[in-house]
Amino acid sequence: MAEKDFVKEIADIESDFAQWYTDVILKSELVDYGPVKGTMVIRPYGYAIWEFIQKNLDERIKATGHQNAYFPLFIPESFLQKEAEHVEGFAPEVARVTHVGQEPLAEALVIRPTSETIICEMFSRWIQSYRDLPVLINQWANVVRWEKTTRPFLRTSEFLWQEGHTVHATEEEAREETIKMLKVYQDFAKEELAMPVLVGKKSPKEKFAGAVDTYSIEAMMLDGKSLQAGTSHYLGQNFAKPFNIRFLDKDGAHKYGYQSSWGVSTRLIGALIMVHGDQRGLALPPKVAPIQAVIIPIAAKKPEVLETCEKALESLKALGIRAKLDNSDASPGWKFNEYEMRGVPVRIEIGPRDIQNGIAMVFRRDTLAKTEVKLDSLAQEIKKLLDVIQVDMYNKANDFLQSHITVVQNMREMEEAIQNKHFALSMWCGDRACEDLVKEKLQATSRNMPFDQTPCGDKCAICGKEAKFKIYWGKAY
RNA sequence: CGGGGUGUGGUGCAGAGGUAGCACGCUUGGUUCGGGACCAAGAGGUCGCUGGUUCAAAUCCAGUCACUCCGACCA
Repeated sequence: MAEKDFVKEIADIESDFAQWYTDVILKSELVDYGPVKGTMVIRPYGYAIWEFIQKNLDERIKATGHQNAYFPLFIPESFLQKEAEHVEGFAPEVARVTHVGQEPLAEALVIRPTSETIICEMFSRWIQSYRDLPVLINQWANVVRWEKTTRPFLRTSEFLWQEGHTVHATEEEAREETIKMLKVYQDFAKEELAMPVLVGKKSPKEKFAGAVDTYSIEAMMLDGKSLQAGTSHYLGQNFAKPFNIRFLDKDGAHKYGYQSSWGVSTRLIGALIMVHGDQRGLALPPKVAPIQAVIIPIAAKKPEVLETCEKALESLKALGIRAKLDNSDASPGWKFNEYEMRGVPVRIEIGPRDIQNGIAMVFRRDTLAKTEVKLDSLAQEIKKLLDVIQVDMYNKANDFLQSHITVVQNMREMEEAIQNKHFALSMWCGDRACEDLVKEKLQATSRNMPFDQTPCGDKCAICGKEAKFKIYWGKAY
């Protein structure tokens, strides 16, 4: 089946797509299911992908002036209760520790669903003067949210993430930080994950509990559903006031700090699968692939074959390519399928015939194309090819995204767009009632409002009233 | 929390009162190797749990637990 047909097919049958997704992650040895509902064991291959994501993103976060730190897993319940909207938003899904052994605790502890509260508590102790600002902190940690329905990587009870928390002296500076980190996520998604995203501001209904404004990057999955892949929040003084984060400014007055927070999670691995995968399984962009090139020997028992393969492996490694030689005694056909399923970007086949001709067969996971490459220049060619694949994968995903956005002027058009697995882009009056109606009629939600607000119509597509915003709509994970 | 569904070797399933089976995987030996190889010989299960009916229960009945899908909630 050609890939385009496959995409069409999986887009038509959602439940099959879910099954496909589960198959990919299990057969690609990304996870085992955990013993607690909604938890997962990330297997070494899956974790290696996370490590590349972590490493690349951590460099970008540090390059923007942030430092890593670590805060406790357990948060006294009273901390969580200090910000009204925050506690209301998270209360239903926090796990609470109430006993140690048989002894009840004086105060219940919650397992962090996010760390704003405990970090703000610490910030209030650290900050006294404008000279202490800005505080730019990042944490790599696990968090727990007891979700009712879960799906590996996309929504698990426990997940790994990065959460940034900053304090600034002015609103302007904090807002600038919020947008800056959103841009970091956008660039990271594009350059490392080959994943195009819609960037913009969330509606008040969809914003983070406790934030003034929430911004997001939204990626489109192959089944036409949206995935919120990262968020950046401007918190204003919503936390600074209850947690008493105050500083003495130049003018001698006590002032509350302005804050931002932002995060991305292991959900990105799920996004990778659903953005780049096909019917053969996972397809990884070279920059986050644990194995970038795998060498499969044909008739491996022949000494000249193994020798040539080993030489090729060394030359690849010498150029910094993450390469593997698989000379296990499984059949070549089995290995082809196995590494395609795991998303290895490039496969190199070397057999007796090739050695005679001085070439190797090179297979691209993204296009499924097979070409001959001279053995002499193999490593250099593979290095170039990996760069090409990285760019091509982004372009392919971007074409898919762009061709699945439809501008709509009314509910009928929106319904058609959503049913066709498209994102709908429309004008909107800004009323919550219109969002609720879309949810009720189409099971879709507002995604975000792009920064470019050039009108694409004049009336709200839902109610027909005067439009205030341009906004994306879609079904979401 | 509402509505379905499923629990039997490692995995996927069949068995619908009478000796627990099949496929894949796993182990050993051999032949293979250019798209999930083949032959031969093996290992592996008190049928989710508890109680009941029966000469006899994986099978029928009652309860219970777990998992799962579809809704509401969420990164």
